[in-house]
Amino acid sequence: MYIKPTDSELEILNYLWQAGPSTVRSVHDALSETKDVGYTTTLKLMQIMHDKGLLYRTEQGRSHIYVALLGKEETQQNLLGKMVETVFQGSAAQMVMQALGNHSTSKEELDEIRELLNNLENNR
Amino acid sequence: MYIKPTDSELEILNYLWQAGPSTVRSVHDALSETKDVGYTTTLKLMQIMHDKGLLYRTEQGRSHIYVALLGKEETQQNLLGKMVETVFQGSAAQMVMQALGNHSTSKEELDEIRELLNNLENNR
DNA sequence: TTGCATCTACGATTTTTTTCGTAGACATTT
DNA sequence: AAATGTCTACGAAAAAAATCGTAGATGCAA
Repeated sequence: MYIKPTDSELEILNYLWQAGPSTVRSVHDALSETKDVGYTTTLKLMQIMHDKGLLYRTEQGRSHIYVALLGKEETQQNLLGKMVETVFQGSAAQMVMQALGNHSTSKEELDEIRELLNNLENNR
Repeated sequence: MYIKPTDSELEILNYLWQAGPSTVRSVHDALSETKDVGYTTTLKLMQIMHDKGLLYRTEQGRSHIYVALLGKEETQQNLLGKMVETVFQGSAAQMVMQALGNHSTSKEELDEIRELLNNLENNR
């Protein structure tokens, strides 16, 4: 059974995926740029995530270094899957259409997707 | 400013989008098939959604008929957009690739997507 | 007409998530 | 060494969501 990270947890995970092993301080500094939140709030959240098994941590002198235990792609996959199910009644194609139709996507990206389509159809 | 429906609210919205105007009873009966929840819970949720302006309702004898005030596509769009931002760092293409790569999609659906790609590229 | 079923309203509780204050440990600065 | 700053731990409160019980109104059936 997999655990769905909350929105706040996801913000932290995103930072850790991008920055690698980090202290609460760096995570907090990064989050504060876009969000008004106290240091101890971030700390507590990360402690809870550690308790839940979402983060691993190791002592580094007086502070801790945290690492995400959930993989980025794996988590994206889970969240995406859930969304396809609950919002698009299980049709990934429906979702893809909406996503492509309403977000600006570069020619390169479109080409990449086209290639993926070809591969999918060949390996059928 | 748009309001993000909670997971429970989304279940109700999904039913209403699919079934059209409905009583609490029908919504509840549908939800109970997959979920163990009391009637008054569903009732209360729908009352709250009504208060929030997510649902419109009209009296029908002794009961109420509820209608979703949020459009299905509009809501899908919102949720999708939020996910692209928070989970895929703004890259819709990234998301599409993951979605297509890991869910089984029929040839017809793939063709449909391919066609959409062509249209998008032509109208560039 | 009495009893049973089915509504809504509403308050209250429980659960989950988010937030933060305070205290104690330790390091650094003056 | 005293003051200051920066950690963690921890408790608790606030906020948001979800759940349900009870009461009162009304319809229907025996």
